[in-house]
Amino acid sequence: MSYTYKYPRPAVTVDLVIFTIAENDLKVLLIRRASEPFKDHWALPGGFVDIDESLEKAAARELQEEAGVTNVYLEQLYTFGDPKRDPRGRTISVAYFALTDAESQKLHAASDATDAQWHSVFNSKLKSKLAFDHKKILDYAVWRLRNKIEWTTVGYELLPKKFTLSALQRVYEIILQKPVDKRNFRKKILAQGRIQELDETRSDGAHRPAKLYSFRKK
Amino acid sequence: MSYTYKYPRPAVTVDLVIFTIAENDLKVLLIRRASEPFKDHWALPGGFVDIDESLEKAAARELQEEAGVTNVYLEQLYTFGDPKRDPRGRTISVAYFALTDAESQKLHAASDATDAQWHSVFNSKLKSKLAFDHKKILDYAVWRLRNKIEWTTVGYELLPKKFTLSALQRVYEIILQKPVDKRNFRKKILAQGRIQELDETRSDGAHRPAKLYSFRKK
DNA sequence: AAGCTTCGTGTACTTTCTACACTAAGTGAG
DNA sequence: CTCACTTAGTGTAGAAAGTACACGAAGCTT
Repeated sequence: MSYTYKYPRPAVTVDLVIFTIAENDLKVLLIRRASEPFKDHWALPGGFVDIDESLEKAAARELQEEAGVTNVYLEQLYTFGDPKRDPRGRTISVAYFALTDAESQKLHAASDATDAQWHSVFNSKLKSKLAFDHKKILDYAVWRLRNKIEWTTVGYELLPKKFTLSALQRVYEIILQKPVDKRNFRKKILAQGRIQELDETRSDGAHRPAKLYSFRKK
Repeated sequence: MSYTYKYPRPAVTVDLVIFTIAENDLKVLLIRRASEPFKDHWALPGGFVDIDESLEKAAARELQEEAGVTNVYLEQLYTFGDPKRDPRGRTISVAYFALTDAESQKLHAASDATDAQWHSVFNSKLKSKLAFDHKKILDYAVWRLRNKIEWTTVGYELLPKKFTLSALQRVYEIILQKPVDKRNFRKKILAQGRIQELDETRSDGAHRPAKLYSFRKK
């Protein structure tokens, strides 16, 4: 079976930038390419958009298939369409941006072992070797995340349902790559009224345990 | 000549939301469709992306061809890819967002007369009759413009090179659809240090003439 | 019980935002 | 030529938001 058109058509793909916080670092999920071009290079997960599937659905499907990640925050990032971006032929990629908490995905990323792995986004050596224009896509995604965390509630998407204020602060510090004042941070977050104090605490070593909070969706 | 692929491919188009300020109103350029589907309905200008042309270039070309508009502020808005958005078949549209000042484009829009015209974006009756999903695209573009004008300098793109502070204020009031305090507005704009006071004034009726300013690109 | 580590809290100062009203400069009418 | 009309241009006081900063509390370990 094949499909014929009067004019040439570009291929349309989705690429995914999936972030998580782990080991005090901002990580992105990358896949090692098994074939040319860019064989053995790291690349963002992604793939072709099916002909009767929405872009959002294609992104969610790839997320599931290539990374085993489901039910995460997902938003469209930008569409990359440079005619030379794929040496095999004209390919337009609609990039998506996903956030997840490390805990709920940890097992899967580990099981896929060699071909799907979390990498620090601050490893510039690795970034410069990414396949296609994936460095550009990743850089743009990091920029977007840094902006959005300042004026939206996306930060919570990187944490499990129950979290401590210290953990939330760490998320901000890692993403913004600068220290945040503890008292001012707590004041600001609590003033937003979007989190709920729980009747639980978590102790995590030889020190005072922290209160747990949960995010309150509007 | 025809082109054959192993898997079906969507068509890829660009659609343009071109804004200007005229008659104390925010206007968008629309084109009356000459053929089915949506014959005689208004639609955003747009067209197919050539196979060896970047998305940005395709947008600039359509802007030129369909609206006679050149050399304007242009940025990618969002990609709309619902499988049902075009009854003729799967079409993915990369929407762009353009800003221009009314004066420099006025002649052209007038000469094209019947098939390309500026319309108020606040005419909800008209909007609800737009072709395809163009209402959704337009609404998103207005939302983006309202946001961006608050924290960027895009407002200047809607004015000619030399302008008065009152004209700039009117741009903000029209876009935000609410009155702006004159003194606070001037204070804020001047504090940004992005405009240059000129040695000229413009008188425009039976009243005190206003100083002209120009925007200072970084 | 003493020491270690993270948790949790308040206040003073600075900067930014908001509300608000009158004089200045030109045109046109009488 | 002066008076009326219209838009241009300007400052200040109070409110709100943001920033800098230090120490006792609570649990664990030895």
